[in-house]
Amino acid sequence: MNTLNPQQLAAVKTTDAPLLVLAGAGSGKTSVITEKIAWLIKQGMPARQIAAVTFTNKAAREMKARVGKLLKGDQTRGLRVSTFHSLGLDIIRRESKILGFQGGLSILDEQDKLSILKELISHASVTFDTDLIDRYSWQIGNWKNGGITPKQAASIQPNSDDEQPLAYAATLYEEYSRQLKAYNAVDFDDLIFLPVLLFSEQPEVLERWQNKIRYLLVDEYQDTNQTQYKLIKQIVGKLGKLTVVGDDDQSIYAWRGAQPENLSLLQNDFPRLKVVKLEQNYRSTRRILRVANHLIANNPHPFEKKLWSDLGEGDQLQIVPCKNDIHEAQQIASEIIHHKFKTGGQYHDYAILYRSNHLSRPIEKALRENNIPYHLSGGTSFFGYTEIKDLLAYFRLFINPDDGSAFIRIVNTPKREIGPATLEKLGSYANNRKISLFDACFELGLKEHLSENAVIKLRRFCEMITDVADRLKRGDTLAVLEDFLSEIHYESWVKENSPNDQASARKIANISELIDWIKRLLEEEKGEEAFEKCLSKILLLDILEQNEDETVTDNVRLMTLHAAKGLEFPNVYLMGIEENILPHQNSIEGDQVEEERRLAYVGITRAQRNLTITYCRQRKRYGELELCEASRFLEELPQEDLDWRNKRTKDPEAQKERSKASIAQLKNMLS
DNA sequence: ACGCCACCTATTTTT
DNA sequence: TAGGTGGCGT
Repeated sequence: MNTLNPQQLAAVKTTDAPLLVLAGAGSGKTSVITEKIAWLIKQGMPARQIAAVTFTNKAAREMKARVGKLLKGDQTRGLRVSTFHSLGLDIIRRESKILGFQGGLSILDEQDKLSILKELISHASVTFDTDLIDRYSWQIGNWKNGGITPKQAASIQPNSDDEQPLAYAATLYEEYSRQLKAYNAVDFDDLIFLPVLLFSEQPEVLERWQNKIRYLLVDEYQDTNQTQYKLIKQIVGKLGKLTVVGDDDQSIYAWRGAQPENLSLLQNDFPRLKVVKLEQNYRSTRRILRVANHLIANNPHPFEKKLWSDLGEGDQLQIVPCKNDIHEAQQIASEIIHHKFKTGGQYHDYAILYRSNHLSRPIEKALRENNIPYHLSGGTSFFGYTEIKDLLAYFRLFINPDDGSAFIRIVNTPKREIGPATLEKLGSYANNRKISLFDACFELGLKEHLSENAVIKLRRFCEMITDVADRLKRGDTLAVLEDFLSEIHYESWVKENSPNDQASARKIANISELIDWIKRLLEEEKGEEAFEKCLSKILLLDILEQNEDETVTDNVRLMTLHAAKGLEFPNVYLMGIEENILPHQNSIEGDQVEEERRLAYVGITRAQRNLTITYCRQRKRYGELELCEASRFLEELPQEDLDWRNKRTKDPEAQKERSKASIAQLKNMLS
């Protein structure tokens, strides 16, 4: 604790009142949370009564590890450090009887949600409209995040004509909820929503949990949505044993339902609230901070704060206007080569950040051409791969045979000659009798609707599932899973269905990676529910990513501004800082420029020593060359801290170039 | 049941 | 422009 500054220390030691820690970028907020947990335990509070919640598994892991370093192993026993979603899942599991869930429950991802909705819509009387399905899905998620039940949603009157589909959305919400119940399944939003509902309907259950969790710490508080905040308030109750850490200037997830105004709401809900500001930044040069402060000062602030640093003045920011996106990419690549050569640094000291994923294409090309190793964060996730989704569907079915989503996904994968016609009949039979697809396969009445042959095939499939599930319960999970894989000849099926050897090799590698993960996870979990627990960790993506230790491999890091939040790099390149990209066109039109400014702020404050901002005069967009102009945010920076390269107003050559481009653009438009 | 072609669309995505 | 998806034809 002697490494803490006075404000950090105050944040740690304030335990007699609810506390809001306004933690600027790079001000050591994780240290405050971890030190505070250690402090509480040293003050005599049992670790099992303390809970810390984060948004990402990565943050939770890091926090756990850091608390572990501050305390002896047995002192942290029972300490809860988890994401909001796994805390929610934990509550649901422990209260599953009251909530009406059978044994193992399934967690559905966004795609499962969509396919259930699609199925429901196709049976509805309204005409199927693919454009609307995303809106319905979004609406339902919105309702859940706003704490609104299907019943309440139905009573909401659409207030204007263009909200006409709302009425059907409420019906769909109701049907969807019933379907989830029948599947013994929850979606991601339910993981927060169901505990909140339960707590508000059953005070005695809430009281039990309030006794379990006597002190709550919340990380990245500005990113909480309405339900998450409600859950916090419920758990904390009147005692107000709460510390939240957040930064309104780094709120960049409002579009996903985050309510940065939850920061201000705290003062109303907890009148005894104390506020501590962490304003010393340990990351960046004074220059970088000054620029960041200057920019963000253009946003309204409910709480004033001013970041400072004593890490030295630092160099000016480089502003590099480029002719087009290709040049921009080449420029950055050669800058990195030169800078690295000059300073003798490592590739992993460099990060290239951009507003949207597609901007990475030209830069990837340039890096490859210059033999610069890079790592791209984001993109298709491991769990997006069909082979992984298929296997996970099997695993879900082992634990929860009622999971209709999983059932439909793999009943005919690999092929078992169970076609859509069979499934359609099975589906309506199950639906009419209000039983699961799985159970329906064993009903005698099914034979009246399906051929004997079809029934035999279905039953054979179900028996296989039951058999594996039984063996899993008896132990040696890994061996059972491996046997199962060879029993269904999954590998040869993958090979047959891959366009080439390369693709099938990738798929098989993915599968063994998944099995490897399960192997590792099983080492931590023992007992009857080990497999179930480890599966839900996988479904909540709570696994170490293979490139978690990026620093080991020496790569330039490429990622979106969103993905960069929480990270820091010695040298940062912000590319595509243009009107309509940052701020994004839709945000300009939707009057959301403030959040875009925060995004720019997040980008700037990632840099420790050097920051280079690039933009283009021309960029290929939707296959056509378009004229671009520098982002308005560049004008909002203190100009004396910027070093412009070939600023175009002073460069006749560039001006000529520019007018040529305008003419080209005009021609384009005319043709 | 699979493969191909044509068409459509293009912001960010912690679980 | 390019990549993903859905529909249709074999």
